[in-house]
Amino acid sequence: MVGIKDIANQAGVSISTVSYALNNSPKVKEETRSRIMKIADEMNYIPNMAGRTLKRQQTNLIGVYLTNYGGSFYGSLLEGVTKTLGRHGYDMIVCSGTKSHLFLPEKLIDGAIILDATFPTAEIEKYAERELNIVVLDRELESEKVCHVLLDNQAGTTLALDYLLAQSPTKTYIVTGPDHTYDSNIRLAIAKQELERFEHIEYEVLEGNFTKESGMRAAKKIAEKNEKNVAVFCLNDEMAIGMYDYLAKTDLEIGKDIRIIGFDHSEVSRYIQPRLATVDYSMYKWGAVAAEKILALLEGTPAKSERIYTTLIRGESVEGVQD
Amino acid sequence: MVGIKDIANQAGVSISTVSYALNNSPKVKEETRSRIMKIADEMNYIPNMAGRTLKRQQTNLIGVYLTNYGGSFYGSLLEGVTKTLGRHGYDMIVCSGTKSHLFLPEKLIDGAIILDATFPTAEIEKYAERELNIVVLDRELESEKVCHVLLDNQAGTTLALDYLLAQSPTKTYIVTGPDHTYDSNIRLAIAKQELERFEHIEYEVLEGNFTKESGMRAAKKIAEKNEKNVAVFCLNDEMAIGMYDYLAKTDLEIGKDIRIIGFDHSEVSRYIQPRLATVDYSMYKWGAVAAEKILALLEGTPAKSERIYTTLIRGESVEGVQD
DNA sequence: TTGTACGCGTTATCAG
DNA sequence: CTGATAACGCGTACAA
Repeated sequence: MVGIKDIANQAGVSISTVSYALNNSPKVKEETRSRIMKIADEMNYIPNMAGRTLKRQQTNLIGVYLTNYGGSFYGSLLEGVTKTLGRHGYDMIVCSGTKSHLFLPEKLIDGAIILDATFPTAEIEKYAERELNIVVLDRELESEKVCHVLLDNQAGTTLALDYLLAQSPTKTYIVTGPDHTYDSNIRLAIAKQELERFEHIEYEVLEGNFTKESGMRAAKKIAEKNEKNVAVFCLNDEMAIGMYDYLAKTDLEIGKDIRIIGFDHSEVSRYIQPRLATVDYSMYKWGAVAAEKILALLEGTPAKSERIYTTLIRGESVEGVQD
Repeated sequence: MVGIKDIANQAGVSISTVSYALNNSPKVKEETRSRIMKIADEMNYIPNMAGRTLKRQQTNLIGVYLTNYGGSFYGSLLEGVTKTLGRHGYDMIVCSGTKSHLFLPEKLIDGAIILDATFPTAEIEKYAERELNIVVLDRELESEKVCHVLLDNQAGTTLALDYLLAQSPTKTYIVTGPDHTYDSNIRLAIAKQELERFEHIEYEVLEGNFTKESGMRAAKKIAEKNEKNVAVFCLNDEMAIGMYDYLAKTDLEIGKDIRIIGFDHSEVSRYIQPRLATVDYSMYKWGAVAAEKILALLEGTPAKSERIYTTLIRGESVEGVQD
């Protein structure tokens, strides 16, 4: 490892002069600077992160925590984060592994963006108490110290449900996510509230866990009842796709016997036949806004929590195939 | 920040005793240890990464570098990496941002797994010279110091092409990826070699860049020629799907007028109609093997390069819809 | 068994 | 303009 000390030796100056030169301090003659720079370059010098961090007490790194229900990874969300952070001199790392939760209190990262239901809320609150910078995307916390960037589940759920009910189904099902996830719980709560507004609507809640398999299981249950003109609100697309998989083996027709709507506007929802109705929102924007918030926190600006709006995507899975 | 020093004060011992206690050294009485542990816990002590790293000269962090052609992010590859690393006390971070390339020489990470065509080969070679641990997944290097875990493009390409040619197309097209990517170049080279083995086969290479848009452009070019029974080998699924998008607006029938095969067995390829023929391989395994190699390098074991095998996925996009 | 003291690589203060 | 020197937080050889 070639360090600042080696350069100093080579150049015949002291280490502090080298440091000044490297950090473009005006306290060093232009001539010595360029000479030192040249030597540093020749020696392939690259500053050591640990040393620098120890002194500066910040890393310019932001950590992102994700869970990965079933495989669709949040590509454009991450793009939104990186691009935004990049404009402000920060880099992004996606953290994963047993000890990764410690990166924040260990000061490996200057802030965290959390979209990971397996990250315990108690832990987040503990870190928030320590004045660590956190933006959460998947839960609501009491603490004023963490910033929230949440999906507008309220609008999305209402839109989806109203669209579904407009087809006058004889019965409506809701397939939920894991019961500890915020998005699932909030969507379920709003959907129930909406459904109970009309007394004459019969509905049933089926437990799922946001995976394709749980969607298949739900479809099986529904199919076995042998009802006609049923409506299903899957609280994410993944489960809706699982339903498709199961129903392909039956003679129930999607969009007619059974109407399905999802949530997320996943890639597959656009190509599956019949086209899946769903709820859309911009992953990119979600990431970008989260990044803006973390940057605000880092500057000490109090960051206002924000919502990412959602829109309805109509589809043949609800209205049937029109020719 | 509460540090080892604060604990020493609180417990009325010296910092080294605290350090010993924390690191389970046998050099400290069990009684003092537990007392110190308790105090550390009460004070919410968490060791500072920079300090520790500076001393230990390793972070137990492995960095993964990815590019993201078009949005499909490598979820299960990352899962393969994390799971494998986790069993050996390492954590994974996915690195992204302008300065992230420096993490390796800066010693923020103990090793790097690279699947990112935008990461310059020259840079990788420079780092390899410095004895930094690197596993590459997307190129072939001279250096004996870096380990390769590559797809078996040879088998995949041959399989795909033979399947396509078995339909006796009148003309065959190959749609390439960006010309600086290894996977594209090697697939193209092998395909060409295979095609030229039979003199009577007419074929043409169309330039693409692994994105959906480039697939659409290629489809347009092909459609305009108005040929019948054409075969197209898209060097990845993404472009094949772009072709579907374009062809949906024409009256050409996929699997009959135009036969298409892709590469990657993406999620969408399984759901699109008609089902896309493609080449499969295990992303999870790819990640897991890459992780094993990096671990081997870290232990000083010379890691043998390895290939990830590929298999053919037949589909209606080549054979047509059978009822 | 515990304490002292040094070093890891940087940055930054303070004299010269 | 430059050099010595003290942090930063932790680990550990050596001394007590």
